Amino acid sequence: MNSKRSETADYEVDRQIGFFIRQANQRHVAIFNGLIGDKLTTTQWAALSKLKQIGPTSQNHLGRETAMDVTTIKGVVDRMVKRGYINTAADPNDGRRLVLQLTDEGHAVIDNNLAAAIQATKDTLEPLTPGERMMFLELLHKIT
Amino acid sequence: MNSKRSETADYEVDRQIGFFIRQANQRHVAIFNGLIGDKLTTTQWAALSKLKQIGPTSQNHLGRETAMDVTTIKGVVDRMVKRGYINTAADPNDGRRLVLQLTDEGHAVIDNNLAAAIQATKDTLEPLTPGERMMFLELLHKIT
DNA sequence: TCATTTTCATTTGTATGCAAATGAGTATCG
DNA sequence: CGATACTCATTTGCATACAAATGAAAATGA
Repeated sequence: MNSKRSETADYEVDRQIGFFIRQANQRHVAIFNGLIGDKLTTTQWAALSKLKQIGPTSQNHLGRETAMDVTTIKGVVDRMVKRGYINTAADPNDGRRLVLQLTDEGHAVIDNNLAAAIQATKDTLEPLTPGERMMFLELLHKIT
Repeated sequence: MNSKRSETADYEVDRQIGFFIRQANQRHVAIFNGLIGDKLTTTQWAALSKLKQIGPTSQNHLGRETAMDVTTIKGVVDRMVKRGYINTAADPNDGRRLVLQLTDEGHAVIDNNLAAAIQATKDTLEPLTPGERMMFLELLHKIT
């Protein structure tokens, strides 16, 4: 008996946790995109709403707060700056830092899309009962 | 009272389901990358192991089986062909189809990395008790 | 103080991930 | 049979996502 072969036979990639997580993310993103109104992506929404929550901050710090790599947050911020939602300025106290701040337009786009974002969360969890939702959130948080 | 403002104040993007799913996926991918031995990504692994499971098939079909867009699966397959893990041939019965098949090297790379892939699943679920793992899988499957 | 380390932002390169459009081949059905 | 619809693979464009390297600025500690 070749144990390697028997393991291979048992293994099904589409029953692994990674596969499910990837699919769940795909579904959530699709729901979000279908509800959001200003062609905002989930990461752009995360960056904007987090920036609103914590106030003016540096680019890398905003990235850490939103679980984005320095390269990723830079791309997101660049696009939000280009669209006029975020303003950048040099930090007078630290020559390295780029201070990010929401523009009035940035605040407005958050207000305009908050309901859709909340609905996206609801719709994503719709297949679960209220009790299951609590449990799911808790378990998901544990493996993060 | 401005209800829009109060909603905004309550909303925290890093407590939303989408944020957790994205982070969970990041963590799993990092674990997988740390264990896998041949610079294979999670999607490349999914494509290879699924191709082994279902046998020779078309590119789009493999994409559907692995939850990948036609563009995404094309990129993955192209890279696996380039590395010699997948072989392509025209389907004599259907002029549109490209029949994909694992090469000997492709079979070998699966055998060499199966243990790592299994370990990646285990490590990802490590923070949960056995009971929680069952529950988590079930809930994750429901929202997929 | 001055060398070491750390942090910040940027750039390059590679790899998903999806929308939209295209062209070629196949299936369906009136 | 022939028009229509569908499927397959491809291409383009845009948006994450991360590794690795770089240069500038700040913090640290001997």
